[in-house]
Amino acid sequence: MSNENLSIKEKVKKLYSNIFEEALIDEIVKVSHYNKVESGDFLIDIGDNMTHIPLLIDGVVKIVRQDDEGEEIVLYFLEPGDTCAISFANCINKKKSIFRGVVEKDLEAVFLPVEYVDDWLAKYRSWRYFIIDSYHFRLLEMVEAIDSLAFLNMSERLLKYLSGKAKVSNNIDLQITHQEIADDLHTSRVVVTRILKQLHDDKKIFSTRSKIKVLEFFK
DNA sequence: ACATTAAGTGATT
DNA sequence: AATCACTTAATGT
Repeated sequence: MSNENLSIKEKVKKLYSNIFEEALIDEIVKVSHYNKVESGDFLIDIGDNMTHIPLLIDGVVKIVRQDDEGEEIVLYFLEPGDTCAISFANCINKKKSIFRGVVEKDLEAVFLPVEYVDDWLAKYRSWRYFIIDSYHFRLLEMVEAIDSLAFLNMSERLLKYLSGKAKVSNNIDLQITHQEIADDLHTSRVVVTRILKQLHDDKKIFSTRSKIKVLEFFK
């Protein structure tokens, strides 16, 4: 048990020691529980109450917005070192989640009970900065998401989406179907197929059945 | 060999 | 860019 504790602490330290002071890391490790979540599982669903805040150690979480008819659109991805800053507001005000977090790549994280979040804002300067910083970063991501929808054509959106995926997974070889892409971008499979073919011909990607190699990154 | 799933395509709106 | 209807290709059993 103590052995496991140590390794978790090491893991947390590795990603967060340049942000948090030793005492805070100690406290995080003490009060959080470490967990793995398998790819495909929901970390949080729309309407769920937030009980814990995840601090990502490994893996990727896809943040999705959904309308009443179950239509979805992907907003952004969370990577190791990230947290879902939006979830802080949910915690402090005991609100329900307005997003869904789907585990995209097997997740390793420490889950911090929400009751500490508030206390630490006053207690630790580094925690305060971390929260504000996360918020700022997520805000920028949201603006980017809006920009994509408003100003980019589907071809650019697709390439941006594929680039982003390749980046968060540290792998330019993606295993994904046209249908899955269509769902994430909220368009139809036929459209994805046609644009993908263009991108393939333009040598920006190389695609075969259920696989895409990203050859050119967006911007 | 057959069934299933993924991808490609023309026509229409 | 979306939808329909259909074809073709890849893959699993």
